[in-house]
Amino acid sequence: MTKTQLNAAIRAIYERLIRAYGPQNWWPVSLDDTSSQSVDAQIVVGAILTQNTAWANVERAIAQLGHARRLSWAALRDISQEGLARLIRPAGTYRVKAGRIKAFVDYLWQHYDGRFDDLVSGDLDTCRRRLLSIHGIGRETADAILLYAAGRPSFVVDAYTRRILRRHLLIEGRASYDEVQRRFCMAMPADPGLYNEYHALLVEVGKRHCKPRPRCDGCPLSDMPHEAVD
DNA sequence: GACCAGGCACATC
DNA sequence: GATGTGCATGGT
Repeated sequence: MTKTQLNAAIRAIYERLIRAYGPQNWWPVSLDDTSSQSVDAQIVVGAILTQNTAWANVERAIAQLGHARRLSWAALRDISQEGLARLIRPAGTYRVKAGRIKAFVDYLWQHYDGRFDDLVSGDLDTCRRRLLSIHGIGRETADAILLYAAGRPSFVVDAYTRRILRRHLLIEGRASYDEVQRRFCMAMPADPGLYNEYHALLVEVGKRHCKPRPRCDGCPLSDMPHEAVD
């Protein structure tokens, strides 16, 4: 397949998914009090909590944090790691994730005096490297923070994205995260709203049809080329 | 009971 | 650079 064909296929997948499912409007933020708690803090915390975790469990943990009035950079700085771990317990691996949230918040206060906007301003690649230097922030979490919390065009590549592209023969089995991300950036304009929708749509079609054991019945991509499934 | 979920760090080869 | 393992809850 030529690069032109590859780009066309990636655009075609987006067109089909948006037609089939419509806008997904991620990130789902629900703050009852935006004066003392912040949307960006909630998204960053959610991005860490969702690591290898079903979203429904993340929502429970976020609800507990909101109830405890901890969804602000200052409140997250002031809570103990143990107290934080108790609140996020429903999200699983809670001791590990409490440490990662703390690492992020400590970094934010240490280098940017708690100003999230300053952390995610300037050259995109520089921002990404900054985030990756924080313990517990890997590629996917860094891109999710940049895209969903900062509104910057950093495409998020998750397990579904790779599985779908691999199943439709658009990437090699060993393609790295950055390679997959580059494929999308070549095919699509650098528009945060577009990246936001595309990633959310891939998760949606993945959940419905592209599990490790695929269920292709009714999948909007089922007549596109793909590898044989049981 | 087994498998999966919107990963990452670390050890090892 | 690739591969394996621990982290841990809750839904299917």
